[in-house]
Amino acid sequence: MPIPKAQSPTTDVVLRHWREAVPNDRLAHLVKDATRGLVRALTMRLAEHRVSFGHWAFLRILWETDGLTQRGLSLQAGVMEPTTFAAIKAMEKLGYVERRQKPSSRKNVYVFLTPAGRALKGKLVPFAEGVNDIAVRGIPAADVAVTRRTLLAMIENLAAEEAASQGATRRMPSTRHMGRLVAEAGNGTRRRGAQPNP
Amino acid sequence: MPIPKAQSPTTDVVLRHWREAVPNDRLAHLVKDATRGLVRALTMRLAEHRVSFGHWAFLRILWETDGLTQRGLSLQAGVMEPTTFAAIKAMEKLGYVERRQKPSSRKNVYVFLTPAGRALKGKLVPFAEGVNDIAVRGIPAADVAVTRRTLLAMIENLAAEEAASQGATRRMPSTRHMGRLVAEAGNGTRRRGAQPNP
DNA sequence: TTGATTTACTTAGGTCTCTAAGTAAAATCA
DNA sequence: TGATTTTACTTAGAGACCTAAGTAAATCAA
Repeated sequence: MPIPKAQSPTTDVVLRHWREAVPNDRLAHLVKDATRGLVRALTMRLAEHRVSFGHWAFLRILWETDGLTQRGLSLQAGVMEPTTFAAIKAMEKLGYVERRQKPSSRKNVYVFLTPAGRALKGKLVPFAEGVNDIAVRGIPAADVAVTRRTLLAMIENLAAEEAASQGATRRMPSTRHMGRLVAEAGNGTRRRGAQPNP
Repeated sequence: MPIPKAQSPTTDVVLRHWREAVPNDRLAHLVKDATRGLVRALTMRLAEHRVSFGHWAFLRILWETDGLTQRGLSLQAGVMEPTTFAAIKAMEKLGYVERRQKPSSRKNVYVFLTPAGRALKGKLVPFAEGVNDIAVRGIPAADVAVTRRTLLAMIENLAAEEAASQGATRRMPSTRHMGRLVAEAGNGTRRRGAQPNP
């Protein structure tokens, strides 16, 4: 077998070093790479039906419970409102959902599937299941179960820890935080700070 | 202490529905949420030392093997060159690395740690270990081992599958792909082709 | 040795997610 | 009731990652 070319580094090289010793502090990277693989596989399949990976999560919630508010969707999806907002707006343009307001409240925006959005279910769910099958192929079901349980426990542990240290010193850095630091450090002659200099 | 507010949904609500039935097709989301938790925890800690999560991966490689090219770094990190490029540029401005070219080749760019960059190791590695400890707290070591092995197998399965269907129908959609679709669908008066099913 | 190909770095721009900072509407309270 | 707080949606903008499309240097072929 001639082995085509070198085949994309992205999907290939990742493997290389995971096989070797995986020190204790690298669990995060392992989990992250698994995420990338799964997201990638699903993204490629979803794209065939004009659905982005970001939309997928919301579609699935809506198939289950139509007519939620954007806030409700955010909670269910476990993402922040701006994320939901952008996704729903795009999905509205694509004709998968409708945003409606009830006369009872002009504040809330309710999201409903269109027939097109609902029709996607039959096509997309099999893809997700297919990707899942590929991912766990050859892995004992028991191991998958353990993995599932372990990941859940990890999520809980981390959330608990973050909640416990609430309001304490550590917070999630602002999106501009690093940008500012880099800009400061970079602007010639690291003298003082922050010259936005014209 | 009046308990600030209701505490961020991001880190909290995620848990809610994972406890309930987790259908088979949701492994991807579970893995993704675990990634988020880990990345988040590490990001917060790294920020205290002017290091972003994106830089972390490269720093760790450089502590191990100084003087790699950007390409080499990309391979080791398992990311594409533009990602590396941006990160290294920022780290250069922050004074953690230096980019140098050897007279033997004016094409390759070699990346070297500065003393400041090297000094970070002592501070940052404990953070990573700390996050790891928090994440796996209370979980049997055997389970963590199984999880590690399972995730690795999943990564391999997915990479193998993608390699197998190389050049075939499915490819990763271009970054502009969805943007175009949304724009088309959106651009006034969904008269023509915008119909969901042609 | 010249032309074609490959390699390594860059630039452009897009997705997804986030924090921060509005802006209105709704709910609560004094 | 009117003033204050809370809620829900928006807008802005950044970071990490990606694909696509350069550009210049190095290597290979004829």
